[in-house]
Amino acid sequence: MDLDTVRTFVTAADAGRFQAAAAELAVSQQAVSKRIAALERGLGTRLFTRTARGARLTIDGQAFLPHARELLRVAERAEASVRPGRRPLRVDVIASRIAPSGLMRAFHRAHPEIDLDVVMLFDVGTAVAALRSGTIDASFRAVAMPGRPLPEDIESVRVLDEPLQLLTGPTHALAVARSVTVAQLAGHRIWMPGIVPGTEWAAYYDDLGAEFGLTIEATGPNFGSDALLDTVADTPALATLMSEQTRLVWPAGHDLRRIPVIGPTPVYPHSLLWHRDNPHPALVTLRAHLTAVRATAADTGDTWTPGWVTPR
Amino acid sequence: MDLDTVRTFVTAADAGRFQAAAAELAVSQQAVSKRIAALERGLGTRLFTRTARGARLTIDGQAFLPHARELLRVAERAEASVRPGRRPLRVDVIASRIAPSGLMRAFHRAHPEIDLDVVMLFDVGTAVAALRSGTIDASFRAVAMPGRPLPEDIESVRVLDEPLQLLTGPTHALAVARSVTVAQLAGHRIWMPGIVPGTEWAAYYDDLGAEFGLTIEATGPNFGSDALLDTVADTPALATLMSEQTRLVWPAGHDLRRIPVIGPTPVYPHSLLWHRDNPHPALVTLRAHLTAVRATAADTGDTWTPGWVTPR
DNA sequence: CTACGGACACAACCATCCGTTGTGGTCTAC
DNA sequence: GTAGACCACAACGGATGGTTGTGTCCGTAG
Repeated sequence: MDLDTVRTFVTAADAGRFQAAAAELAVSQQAVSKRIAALERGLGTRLFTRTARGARLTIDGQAFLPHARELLRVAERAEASVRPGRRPLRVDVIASRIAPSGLMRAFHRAHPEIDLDVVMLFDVGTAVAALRSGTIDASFRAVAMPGRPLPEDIESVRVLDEPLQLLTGPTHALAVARSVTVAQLAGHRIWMPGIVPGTEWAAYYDDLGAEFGLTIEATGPNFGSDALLDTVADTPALATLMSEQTRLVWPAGHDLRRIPVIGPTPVYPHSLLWHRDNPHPALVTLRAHLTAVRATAADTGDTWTPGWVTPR
Repeated sequence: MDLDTVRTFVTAADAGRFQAAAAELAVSQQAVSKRIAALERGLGTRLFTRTARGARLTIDGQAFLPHARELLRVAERAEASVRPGRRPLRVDVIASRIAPSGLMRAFHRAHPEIDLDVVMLFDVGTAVAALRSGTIDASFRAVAMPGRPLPEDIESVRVLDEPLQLLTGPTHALAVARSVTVAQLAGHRIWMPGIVPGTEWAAYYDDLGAEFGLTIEATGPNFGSDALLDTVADTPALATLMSEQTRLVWPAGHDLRRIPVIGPTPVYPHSLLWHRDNPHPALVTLRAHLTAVRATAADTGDTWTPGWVTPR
């Protein structure tokens, strides 16, 4: 199926006559006839009844028409998503299963009229470069990497502190605890697959491990959260850290435990980054939305972040 | 933009390598390379960064990918809408701005998992023929035309009585009434454009006019509800009948009046029609839904329908 | 009844597009 | 350094799609 053909179908359906559709599309009447015939051949159905006064939709044609319109709308949005100038607001999130992704979903619910695109970049350095080149409009990141301050033309505001919880299988030594302190985690293996070395995310866990003497393994390939949960559930000596807001597809029968970490609670500090001169109108709306959400969030008290993190 | 090209893009993005995508699509690696290059040329953006270990998405490519997937989903639904066997439930409604259309919207809200297509056929005769041929699965119609009983293989159930109101401009003689009786309408011109002679809809208004001595003009072309409202608002001697449930785009400054009609209230009797042997699984759900809605609707009391209408 | 005009389909021709095979360049791993 | 993996470029052939010219059907005017 070709989109030009679909467009021809919609035009012909609206005009009611192939000739008029041909004029509108600036092609010959015979071309319209051939396109419609090809579409009908491809679908295996007759879409128009041809009469001497024009062409009327068959019942199949009527059923197909709204889908055809939708197809053209989606195609238009797809093209717009990469069109320079007036394209949708493009936001970088660190991963799909942690808080910024949820913030963007909430923003979309609050402002469904704003077109959004979400991408996932490698690290804060890549994000800053993309912000400066105008390839993205905003980025949720922990700023900044140790020893690497943000450039002057990049602005940022802390938008969310995401508390981490311990996730264990039922046979883990800490599985029965109502809560654990960070100090209690020392000596226990904590497995964080999917954390790519060299990113600010890895720097966070490096700092967390160093400060409290934890054994955090960021190695190994990431086979997805299913594989992670399977392994954690089956391995008594293994646990992982996870946002308390993460909504997982909870596997049945694994009996996993989520245990709050206290004294202090490690929180992952998400900031919104944007370029000082970015003119995208929706960026203002996004910043206002996040500020409003931030104001309503209660302070969680005794928390920990790395020393290189910009204070709130 | 061509859907095969989009499909190639999605396959290549998922595979991460053009060769693997080519194998999956059963074409040569060079064909994939050319298709992607053509897509990039058409969009004016680079979608992949080519490396010796494969091809990774650029930021533009990441932004485009979900739109591309959506495009393929919509295309699949579009094809399914005319595929014989296992196609969406196809329902005929009499017009988009009266009650059955609202019933279908409510059904869609209650069962979003059921794929629906809505068409509008000429009259109950056409609908019955389409039901018997399997082209549609259900039809909202007033059954039956006078003297023309439904065939034995078509079943029906009364699902909704739609009360009619009088719609007038501010200078109409009845504009200030809180309600009017049908008898009071005698002698006033009532204009119903868009009612096609020969349909069961026209038969309803013929009967209504004959029984109460009304002057109902079903003539003239239908230029849409905007034109109807404009004319009614500006013409003191003209009124029209309209469902009380109709949600109009209410023109500003026209000061139109909706006046209930009583003693008795004319109601338009909508029934659901379907073929006795139709095996579509969603048809059962639709009938159950309508029966449930029907049970919760209060009886409106003193109403009128033509004598040829199947009793409730 | 006939002639005309409007509207769509079919046929032939031609340009362009698309896919294939063959080849080259580049990066990585050993 | 060399082999392997991967993608791009070039050349060729078939298919696709557009145009012009023509045919057929139908409704209408005279």
